[in-house]
Amino acid sequence: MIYWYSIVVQTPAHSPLAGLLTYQSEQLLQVGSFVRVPLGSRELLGVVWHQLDSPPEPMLSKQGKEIEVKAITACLGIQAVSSAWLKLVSFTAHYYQRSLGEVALAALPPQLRTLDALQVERRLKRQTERTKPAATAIQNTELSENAIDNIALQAEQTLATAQISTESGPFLLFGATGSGKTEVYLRAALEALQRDPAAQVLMMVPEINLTPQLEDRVRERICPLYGDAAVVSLHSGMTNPQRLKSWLAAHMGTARVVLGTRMAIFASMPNLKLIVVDEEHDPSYKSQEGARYSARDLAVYRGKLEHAKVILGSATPSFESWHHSSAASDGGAGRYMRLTMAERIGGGVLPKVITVNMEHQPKKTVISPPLLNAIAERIARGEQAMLFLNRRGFAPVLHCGDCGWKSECPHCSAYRVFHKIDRTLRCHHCGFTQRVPRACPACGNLDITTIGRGTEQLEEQLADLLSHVKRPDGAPVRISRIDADTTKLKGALQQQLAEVHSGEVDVLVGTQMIAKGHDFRNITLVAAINPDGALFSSDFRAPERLFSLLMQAAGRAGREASQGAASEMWVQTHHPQHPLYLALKKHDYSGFAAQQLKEREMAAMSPFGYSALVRAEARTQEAAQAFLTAASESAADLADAVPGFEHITLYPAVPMTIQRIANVERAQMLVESHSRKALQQFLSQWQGVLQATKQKGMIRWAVDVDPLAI
DNA sequence: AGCACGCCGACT
DNA sequence: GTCGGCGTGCTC
Repeated sequence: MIYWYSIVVQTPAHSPLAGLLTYQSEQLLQVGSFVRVPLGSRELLGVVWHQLDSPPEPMLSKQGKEIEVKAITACLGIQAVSSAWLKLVSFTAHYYQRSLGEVALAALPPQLRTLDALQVERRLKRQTERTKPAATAIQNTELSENAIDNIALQAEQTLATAQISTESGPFLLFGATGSGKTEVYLRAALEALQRDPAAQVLMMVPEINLTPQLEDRVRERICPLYGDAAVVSLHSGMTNPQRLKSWLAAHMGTARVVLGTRMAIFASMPNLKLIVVDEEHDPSYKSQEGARYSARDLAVYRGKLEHAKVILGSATPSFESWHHSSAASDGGAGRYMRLTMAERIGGGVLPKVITVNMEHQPKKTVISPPLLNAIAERIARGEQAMLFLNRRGFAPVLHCGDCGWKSECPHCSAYRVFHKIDRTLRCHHCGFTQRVPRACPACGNLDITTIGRGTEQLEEQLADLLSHVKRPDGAPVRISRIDADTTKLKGALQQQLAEVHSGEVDVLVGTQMIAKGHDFRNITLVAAINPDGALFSSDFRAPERLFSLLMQAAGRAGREASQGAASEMWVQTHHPQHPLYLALKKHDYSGFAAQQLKEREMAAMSPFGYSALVRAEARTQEAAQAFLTAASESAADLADAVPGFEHITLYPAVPMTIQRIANVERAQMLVESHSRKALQQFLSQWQGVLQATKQKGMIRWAVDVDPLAI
């Protein structure tokens, strides 16, 4: 008896092989099984997508030769993935316009691709042996009850927990920083695990290395009840063997809680009952390469698919989620249930927001005198301050006053950044690095100067300005800088954070990476040095991101209730009357969201309209734009084939903001529609047109559905 | 995308 | 005489 199967394998994004390949086997295989199949001269990992009920039609290659149906080499001993997993993957592939094979294989641990049947067998054996003792660990009801109830909840937390328990969601947990969202997640998780002896919980965080505190708390609460093997992590920082191990644990059901970054949305979890998306507004949930999926949006989809509850949590939700959780009577979509927690634990108050009008300061002031005084005061009291500036390096541009030369990158349309520490000019886009020239490379002038400032310079100037200030113990002020440059080495970030926690450091200077996620108990002053850039950005989401960043940063200060009242958030700005800052002063997220949503509604932008971007990369800008223009022109041919085609708007091709990176010219084209369905149908039909439009000089192209930045 | 096959330049 | 450059073309 011979059976035929459609098998998904890793295939290139736009090749004619993009779909399913047909193989035969004498074995009866379950859909979702893992197999190894021959393709050309290679042998690849595949997933059985479906079984054919009749022999396949003979297929002809381009040359008219018949293609032979090859036999499946081996079936791996791993249990099949669920039909829900297959649906999640196929939805992702369709919605984000990528091949099934690419999405399916990217969703699996990379090492699985390299193992043959025998090696997989050995892994599974080891895995089951390892987890056996843990499985019998603790099933003590009394103990579990205790673990749930031993921390007193605030009234709002109790209410939110009760709602999550009885309603089906999805939920938007709108909780101020310090209001105890994590405790609500943990309660929901524990409840799900107790309700069903096999239940699994998926908890997602934006970046795992920024939230080790969450991981500790999850382990602390889950492991005593369900064993150490019950919690696994899944993120790209792990080694391949670690990832495979965690993936298998989730797949076999031994992992009860999977804690991971956006990639974890594809974890195979046969008994998924709850998905938590912490800091749901964070842009890192949107993938920026391959299939550009939004793990947050997929979480909502997966929850519906698997009848799992979904909790999206944030102090500053994305405006999309805010809109979806607003009542219809309020102009919202009412699709999510909003749970509000405004109170900080222990009655802590949000810090006072103070704006400094930089128009009234001398030109080129970096740290205004009032801010400097406030910082000095904090230090003298033995408290800490945190300053952030969204630019690393010493200065973003080096400049010759004589001939006008600027430190342009020869490979990119961007300036190279001056790093004083190792005296280099570095391109932050392509990595091109050179020693700083002694004289102007264009005219030989010896007097070249910097323009603007970065964290290195801020650190240096601050040290100078605070040189007269003493800590309460009489020691000089210690400043620490945290940015991508100081944390390159493994463990460096943890080390630096530890120094802040222990109080060795008085002032923390850094990029926005310090504004997110971390609890600093003794920081009572947070300052944004120069946040104005985002106010007039062409990106319609820039204000949302800035507001969120400043709210998050403000939340870093005064988490200790005793200091809350005295904590301050300083903002240096040239536009103190800007609505964004006025809303920030009142901690008025909902007011700001309402105003911004109104603007978006007028402009038919997300969440009131849908969009996709086609990006093209080519040797020359002309080639990139010509490709897009040609594809745009032939789109008209689809008018009859695509229902709702009249609701599709194609904009002209334009160079991307950074037009050239590493000598590759980039252009993009925006596609808009008020109908998600029409956009979807258009894009899938258009896919073929784009493929056929491929021209010389074109390097690659990709579609980004629901892009974050336009 | 891999990986073959294939046809022209500098080395043991 | 071979090693190897990357140009075209195919993979159920």
